[in-house]
Amino acid sequence: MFQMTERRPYRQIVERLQSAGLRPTQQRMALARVLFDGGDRHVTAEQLHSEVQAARRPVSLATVYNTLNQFTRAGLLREVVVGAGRSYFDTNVANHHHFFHSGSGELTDIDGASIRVEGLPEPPDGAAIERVDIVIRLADGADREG
Amino acid sequence: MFQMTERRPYRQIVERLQSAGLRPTQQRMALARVLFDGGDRHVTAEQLHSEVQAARRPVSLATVYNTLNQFTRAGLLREVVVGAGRSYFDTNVANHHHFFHSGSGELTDIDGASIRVEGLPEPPDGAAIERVDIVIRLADGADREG
DNA sequence: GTGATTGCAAATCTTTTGCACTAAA
DNA sequence: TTTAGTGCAAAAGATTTGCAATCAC
Repeated sequence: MFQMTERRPYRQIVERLQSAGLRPTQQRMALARVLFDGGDRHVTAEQLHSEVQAARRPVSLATVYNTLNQFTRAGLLREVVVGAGRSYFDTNVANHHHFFHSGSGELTDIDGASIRVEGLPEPPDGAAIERVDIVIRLADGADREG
Repeated sequence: MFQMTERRPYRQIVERLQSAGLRPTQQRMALARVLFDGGDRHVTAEQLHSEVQAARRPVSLATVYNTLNQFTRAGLLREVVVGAGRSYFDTNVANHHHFFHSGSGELTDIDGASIRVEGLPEPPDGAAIERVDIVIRLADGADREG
């Protein structure tokens, strides 16, 4: 009985991977469950690696990286770049933007519908706009000058 | 005589460095001249290193990195992050945004005044907005689907 | 069984750092 | 002279890759 509450998301995740053309291997499942079982998240490869470690479903760091890239290519994740040297992967693939808390290095989602951008220039040549990324950098700390 | 046309920007750059509290050393001058003599530019450390090399005013790569960071701290440059693993430094420190050409890895400026962002949410807590970065990612190539 | 996937360790790439040497004020 | 700045080589950190072993179908 109590297993049912676990089985359902498990199945959904299996299907989610299969729909993306990815075999639901143990490692991919372990990662996907940590990533997708809860709400929207922003994780780094190292973070995710620690989490599956803690969850006793260890996956090598190399596989974590490879899997994050595969998931991203498959549209299951979105890569968010806020600083050179470290990538965040966002489980929210809907249209949205981000607050970046410089102090803590944390990311917070901003609903895409709440922001309107006007005056977007035409893309040069025959290039097409793939995505508009807005990052609002916050200087957190005691300092709150206008 | 023909030297005059070179002397003027040279002096301006010396002053620019001094105003920033940086000694106008040979290396910093070599880098500053390449960076600031022309119009707005976006360079990586490696690129800049190659350029001073080509200009026969070699500067070690370590110094290029250190100098780019110093210039950025001094407000002479702005760091633009469009992809993990590589930083671009922008000589345009005015309010503006960027096109990012995924294919070529190139950046193009978008005047900040031309874009209006509405519906910006309040920053959480007592945090202050430090900057709003907008990157328009372009999928360039033969593909130009709407 | 057969091709996809994984883990490990090594390799890569970008950026930073320690330290002896050199140059600017 | 005295301190800041530079170059080199090594270190550090993130990510990728080659390849033999393992797993999913």
